[in-house]
Amino acid sequence: MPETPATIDLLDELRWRGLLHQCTDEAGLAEHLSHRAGGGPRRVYCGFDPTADSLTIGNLVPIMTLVHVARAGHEPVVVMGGGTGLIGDPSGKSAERQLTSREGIENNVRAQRPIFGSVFNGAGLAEPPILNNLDWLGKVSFLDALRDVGKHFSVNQMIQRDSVRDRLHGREQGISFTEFSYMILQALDFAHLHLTRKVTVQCGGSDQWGNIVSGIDLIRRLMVELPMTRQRPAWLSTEAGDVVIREELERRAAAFGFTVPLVTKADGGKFGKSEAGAVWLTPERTSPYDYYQFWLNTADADVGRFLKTFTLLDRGAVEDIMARHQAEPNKRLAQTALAEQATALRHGDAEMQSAVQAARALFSGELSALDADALEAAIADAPSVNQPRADLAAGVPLIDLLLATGLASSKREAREFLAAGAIRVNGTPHDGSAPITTADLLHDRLTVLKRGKKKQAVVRWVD
RNA sequence: GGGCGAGUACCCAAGUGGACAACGGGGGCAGACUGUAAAUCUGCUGGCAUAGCCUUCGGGGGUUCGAAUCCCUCCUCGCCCA
Repeated sequence: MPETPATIDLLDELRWRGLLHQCTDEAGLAEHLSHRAGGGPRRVYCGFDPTADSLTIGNLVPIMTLVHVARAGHEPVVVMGGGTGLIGDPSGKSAERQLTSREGIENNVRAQRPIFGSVFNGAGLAEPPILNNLDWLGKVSFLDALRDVGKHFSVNQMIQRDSVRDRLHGREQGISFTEFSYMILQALDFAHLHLTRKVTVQCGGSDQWGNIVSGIDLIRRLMVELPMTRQRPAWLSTEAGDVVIREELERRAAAFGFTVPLVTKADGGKFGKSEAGAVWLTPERTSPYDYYQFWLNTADADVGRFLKTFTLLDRGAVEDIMARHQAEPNKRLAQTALAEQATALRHGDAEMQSAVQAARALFSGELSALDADALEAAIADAPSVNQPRADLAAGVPLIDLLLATGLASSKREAREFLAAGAIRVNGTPHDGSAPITTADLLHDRLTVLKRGKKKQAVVRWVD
């Protein structure tokens, strides 16, 4: 029986997928999200920092969480930090950072924006609402912020937050008032969304705990404490009346938060790094082919967890894949499933298929056996460069091609690879002593270079 | 505003006038073994026309035969005082 929104328990689902780290008032949140109570859909938001013009697979964790929110019949809301990004979140940072320019933040917001919709589409869902907190934070004056918001924050509490405390203790660090104030802005975000859009739940990375709690505190102070002390109508000032009012206010001020864990690797290495650096969610920075390869290279010790976290396969499917994988780990069925699912989710089925084809052809080593069309299809996704065909007459040094394809970043490095026996031409080891000539062409127009086991590139000889 | 200290390659970090393209660690890449895994061992890790040359130690300027090292100035960060 396919799971319908009404049958998915969001918290259970997130917990099983390794997407739940901590939450505030677990029982209350479970009740709040329960469809049985007739509560209807709840709005859950997560913010994203525009610190770069793309997001990485680390950011995919909260995005997946929002996907599950939608699948469980609730309403995800994406908030881009066009305002908060101007200030800089100290959470998880060990030192003060340089401010990013306004234009830079604006550019990054613009560049990140399409990512959310495409992951949701990949999951078969509609694009969620995407807001920019500059739209409301940008309108708050400094005086208003200090009077109406700042008054609800205790510096004594603020300096207890991990993000601030760590910076106050370190002798070589310190924190500016700018970054110190960050949590106020994020709290204001939550309060604003709560009041104007009925957003009642915030999620974020585990380093966001303090910011999330600040938001919940602020909502409570604005919606319960403030009315109780200042706006209570005199005519209702009986003890019984107070209780009724307080209960009603608290019901309206219900706000929850939870965090998603930091994804780790069993070997202790940083998750989300490949030989080219971070793995990004935009094809300009990380091609679908590289994206597929990243997941395919997942270690056995991690692949089960990643299947749960980064694909939408259900429990039965994951258990089945893992059982078969453990029976024959050398077939790497789990890695293949993970790579296909994750790539299709982010880049679509077509891109995933070509990444699969490319990998199959490029790693089999039997390139010359393929006919021209099959080869073209296979390498469509691999990085390629064009080279003038005329050069072949005189022969082209292999070193130059390694440089041109980016397989080596310098001639020195290219020589190093050649000396180590790391380079293959059309699947055959090559020491670089002889230049590349027309004899090294596949189907009279292509040469496939391979560096080490994993890195490949195609040279197209053009007139 | 005043005083003190720091800024070295992807990260941490040594180096305080020549022996420095710069110790060490981490990370990364490659080789061997494997399964495009993990672990382990080995090599490499600024560039080039490679027994040589060029560019690098926050930016700029200066002293010197010679500077990452000394001086001036600017920028950034930290600590302390006001």
